[in-house]
Amino acid sequence: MKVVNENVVIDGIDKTILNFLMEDAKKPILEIARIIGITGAAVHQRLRKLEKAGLIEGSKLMINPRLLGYKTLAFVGVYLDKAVSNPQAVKQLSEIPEVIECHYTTGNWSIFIKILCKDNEHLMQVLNKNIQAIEGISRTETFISLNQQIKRQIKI
Amino acid sequence: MKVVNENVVIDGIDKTILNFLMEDAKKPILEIARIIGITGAAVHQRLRKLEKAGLIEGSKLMINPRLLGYKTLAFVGVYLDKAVSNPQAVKQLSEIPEVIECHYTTGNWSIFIKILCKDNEHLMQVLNKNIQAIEGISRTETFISLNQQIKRQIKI
DNA sequence: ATTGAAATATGTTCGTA
DNA sequence: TACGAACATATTTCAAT
Repeated sequence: MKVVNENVVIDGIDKTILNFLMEDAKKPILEIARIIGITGAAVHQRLRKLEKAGLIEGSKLMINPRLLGYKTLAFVGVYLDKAVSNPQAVKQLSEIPEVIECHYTTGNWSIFIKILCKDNEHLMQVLNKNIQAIEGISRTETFISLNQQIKRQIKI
Repeated sequence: MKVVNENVVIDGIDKTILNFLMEDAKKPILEIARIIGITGAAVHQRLRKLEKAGLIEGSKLMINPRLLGYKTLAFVGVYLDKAVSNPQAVKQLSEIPEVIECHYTTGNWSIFIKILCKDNEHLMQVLNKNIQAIEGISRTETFISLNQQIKRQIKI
């Protein structure tokens, strides 16, 4: 069965390969090949095709930042002045290493960001010294993640 | 220079290794070793230490879900009835594949989730059929990510 | 698209310092 | 911790189907 859409066409075998690797990027392709019942060369060729199609963006080692002292995860809704250049504000946000996500959003906020800090004090400093200092950011609304219960990629 | 905290102690070499692999989990350790100026065996040994310490959670292949038709990313603030068992609600949320993050949060919402859907119609169905159906979820507030500008892990 | 086999590259172990 | 050499696995290429 094939899944068709605007950009990339993948079949069930591609899906299986991707789902395995999205779970563990280091899973040997020979192992995946054995499970599927094709050769490693075939899996390899499919991966090249998917990479060429732009579907694969790379692989990341995932660490537990908590063990390095990053214990406060927070979300911040940002109000931008009408006059301000949004890309300029985003550019300045991107220079704050604690900012790990930034979205333009619908709703009351112009921008919505995710911040990872060592503790609440560190969060407060980032908010007051780094974020509030950005031209055009008038007001922010912050809420803290007390506990992340789900963290995963979409199952394709 | 060593970075010390409650749980794990890493030095600058560990940091360099991790930062490389957080960017690209498949970067050969021999290449990293050459850059740092130690042998591959030493890098390997450090990685084993970091893994044993629980700092390394694994590696993930990153894909671009947009190319598979997942084009609507949304955030949903969830109000839970006081009486409801929060873990039970989270459990039911975890059974919705479109829910890719779920946090207990401070502020007005009890739970805050991130959802990835194919389009706005799909989002509406997930909200109305799957999420609103969960016992104890009285009300939700949704906002859509029009454009994600920053997406990264913390630089350690 | 897939195969099998060869060639190359990478990861892993271990005795030693 | 780190090294270097030996060893084990994995990836990549390729001619053939």
